[in-house]
Amino acid sequence: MLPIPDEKLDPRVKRTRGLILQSFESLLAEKNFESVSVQDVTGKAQINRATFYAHFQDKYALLDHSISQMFKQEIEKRTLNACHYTPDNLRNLILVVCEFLARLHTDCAQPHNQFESLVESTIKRQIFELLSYWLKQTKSKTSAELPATVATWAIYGLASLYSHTKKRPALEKFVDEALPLVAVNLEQFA
Amino acid sequence: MLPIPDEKLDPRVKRTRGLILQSFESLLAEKNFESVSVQDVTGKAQINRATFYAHFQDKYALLDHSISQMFKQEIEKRTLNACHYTPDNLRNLILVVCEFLARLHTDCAQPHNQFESLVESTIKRQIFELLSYWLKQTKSKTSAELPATVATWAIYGLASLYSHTKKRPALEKFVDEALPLVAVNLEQFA
DNA sequence: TTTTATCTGTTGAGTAAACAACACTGGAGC
DNA sequence: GCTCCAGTGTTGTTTACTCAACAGATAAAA
Repeated sequence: MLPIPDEKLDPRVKRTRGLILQSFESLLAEKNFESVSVQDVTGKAQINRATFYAHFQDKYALLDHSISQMFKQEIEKRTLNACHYTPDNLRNLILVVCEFLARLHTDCAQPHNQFESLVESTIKRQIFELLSYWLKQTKSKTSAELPATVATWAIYGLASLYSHTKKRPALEKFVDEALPLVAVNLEQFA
Repeated sequence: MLPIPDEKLDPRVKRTRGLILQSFESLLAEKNFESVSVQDVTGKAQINRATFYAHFQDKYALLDHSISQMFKQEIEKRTLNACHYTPDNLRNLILVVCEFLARLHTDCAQPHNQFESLVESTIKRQIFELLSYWLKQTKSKTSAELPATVATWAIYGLASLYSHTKKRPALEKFVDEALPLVAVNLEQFA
């Protein structure tokens, strides 16, 4: 498992993207997503606005990329990106999603729903890709598409529920209860 | 090369210079000046080595600029840059120089003397310019050059003594003793 | 001696970013 | 209706930075 060759990218590009991401995330801690403008981001990042558009199509693409990156980091932190399907890995995945959404709700100041729906589609895409990767490694001849879809939606739904409850139950306990509900459709891949 | 026009300046220039300064100063906290290479600085700053030479002639110019900046900040912090000569301002100046050299000796890991002599000439230049500015504002007809020179050397000498003593006396007390020795030649400007 | 190695300071060409415009949109206020 | 305002995307030109290569210096092996 190589530590990723760290794309030989122009240092200026790395710097600029880093500044954009960093500024964006810190702005999300103050304002809600809808009221963060591209100008705000480029202003805080101290880069030109035209430069922003050389890297992202618009602020929605930026949000997508930002959320993807953060989520991917969490996945890699637990090496779930180099796994196959096991109930335990699934359990960890559910845990990560719950933690991630919960943190998003405490860190970011935004009750708006455009933000939430954008986050949802981004995260679900990530979950689905990971699950597909897991399930493809088994010798099961049945397609993984439907089970992966069901599990993806179930996981996100549970994590969303968890992150929205005012008085959150203990995470470990919640995941223990949630796991079997998701695992039931994936047993054939174990 | 560095006329230091700071306000309306290309953001890339500001960023690059900031990165260089910042990297240099953090490297000085680890190594002594002689063993810090230009490569080290540009490496830590994540800029190309050729870019460094577009901003500074060599690492000695960088040291000069770095020390100057830091010292100037201390001066401005106490608004000594917008003053005329009074015994109290002189007292504060002595205090700043003592503090500055003392902090330099605790923050930077360098017993070498090339570093020290470079610092000395840089700081003395700053002190001399400030004193000249102060003394020029009085109506005294006598030239300020000789008194400013004497005071400059005296102040630096005292601060150097202070910063080198292993068991430093209380700063306030030290300055109280030092002040009259310096002020005696400047009374005509008070 | 020659070799190997690391750092320096400089050059020319290629590229990312800055800048200063531009037309356009949606909303607020009159 | 209208203007005003603030933000969006885009463009052509200029500037700053990157990159690879260079010769020279220094020093420590071989």
